[in-house]
Amino acid sequence: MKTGLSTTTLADQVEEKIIEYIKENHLVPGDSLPNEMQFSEMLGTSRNVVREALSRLRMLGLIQSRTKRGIVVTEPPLLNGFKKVLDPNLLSIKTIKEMMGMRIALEIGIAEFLFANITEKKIEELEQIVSRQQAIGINNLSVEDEMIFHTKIYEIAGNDFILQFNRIMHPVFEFSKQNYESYFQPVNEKLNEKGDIIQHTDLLRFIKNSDKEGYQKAMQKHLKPYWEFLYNYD
Amino acid sequence: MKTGLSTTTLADQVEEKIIEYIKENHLVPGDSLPNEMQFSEMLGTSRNVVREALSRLRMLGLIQSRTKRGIVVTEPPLLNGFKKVLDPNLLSIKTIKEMMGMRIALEIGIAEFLFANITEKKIEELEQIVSRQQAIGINNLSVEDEMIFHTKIYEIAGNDFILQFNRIMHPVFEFSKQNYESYFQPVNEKLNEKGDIIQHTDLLRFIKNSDKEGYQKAMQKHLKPYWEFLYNYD
DNA sequence: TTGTTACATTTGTCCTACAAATAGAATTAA
DNA sequence: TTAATTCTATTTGTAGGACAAATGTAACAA
Repeated sequence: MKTGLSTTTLADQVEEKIIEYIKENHLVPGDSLPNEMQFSEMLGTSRNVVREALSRLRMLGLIQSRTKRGIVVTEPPLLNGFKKVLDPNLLSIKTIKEMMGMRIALEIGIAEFLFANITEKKIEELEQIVSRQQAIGINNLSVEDEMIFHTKIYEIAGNDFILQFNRIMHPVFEFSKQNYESYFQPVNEKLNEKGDIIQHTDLLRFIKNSDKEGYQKAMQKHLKPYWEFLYNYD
Repeated sequence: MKTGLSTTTLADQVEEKIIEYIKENHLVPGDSLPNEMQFSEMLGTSRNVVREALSRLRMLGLIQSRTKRGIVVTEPPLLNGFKKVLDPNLLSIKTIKEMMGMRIALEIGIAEFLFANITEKKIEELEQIVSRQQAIGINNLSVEDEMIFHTKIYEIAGNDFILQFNRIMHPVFEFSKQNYESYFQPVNEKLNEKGDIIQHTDLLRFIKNSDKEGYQKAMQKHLKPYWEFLYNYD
């Protein structure tokens, strides 16, 4: 099969075929695949092409290869590819806004799980985080401090996937705050003047009072700058 | 550089190096990269290895290659990799539960945007969808019908990323409902007995009444079976 | 039975060669 | 001079062969 160049390359097709092979044969993590030469013969392409396709699947975590043992299917870490691709420099404004929307939706929606899982012990841990941050003062809060609180919330909610997802998205928000500082600055100041700023200590109060709706409203306000950016920038 | 086998292969390293190259040189979509031979010489590896690495990035959508023109950076579709990896057969129960949690959080959190963007026209469109489904009867609702309503909600919320994300996750829920039918069946029956089932028509009522909190509570109930599975299965 | 050695298989890497596409230069036509 | 055409050099896509390194397996020894 010595075809020329085209929009879809042989590697693309072989990648697709291998994924099909896994699905059709109902292979699950631990099962082994044909080796490179066998695929090469099965699909009528060079070993090179097969290797390119396998290399992609290996990167995604769908398979692992080991000498002599061959290729085995593995349970993939779902966000491998997402992480590699999420370079703020490469994202359009539209995409950045959508990520902020995702963040807002998740922070509010996760409250369902937060309030279902909350315990005295967790409240204490949150209190420690908050009091440390109160001591620092709101204006001196580093991006890490901001992150620590919210990460703790996700942790309590008990969903590793969402936690991981947020970790990956986080650099985008950091980048945005810096890159669009001239926008965020006045927005924050205006909110400050109106005394409309919700801090972590406020959020914690709602948690202690078991007031889920209150918490969700407060979180909405806490993330107001993002919301403003999303709807009003440009 | 003719080294032996190792946990991290040359292709892994070269992939990393190329990503570094893009970041360090602040390349943005449209900018072009060195060609395969140049990378090969820069990094001291064979063209084969470079091609494997490039093939991965091409799959993610980070770059595009064209004869003679070489390689250019592109804005990647963020969920390319995620989509390829999300085969329900390969997922552990833990992961499936986490996806359900993600779904619940998003459906509730997205209400913020739904109620911010809702218009008369959109309400009408929702009404058409719902009345068609009422005619069919709740017990004859296909999975597509279920999907159509929720997709419309996401569409109104106006976040393409979340919309796409849900499209990708959807097969997991389909798979689960079938695969764990023996669990979902009695749960649904119990909810039915208690008359505690929330249908799309109920959700729409809250939208018409501009009752966001009511909608969120109702959505929580609407997704109750997933919630039950998440917390009580196994 | 257990430990060691040798062998065969499979992945990882390198190299060379050529086909196909095409950007850009050279050439020709208007 | 400008526009259309042809040529050429470059670059990606694909093939196939070679060898190194790792390692499961079988043969062998204690």
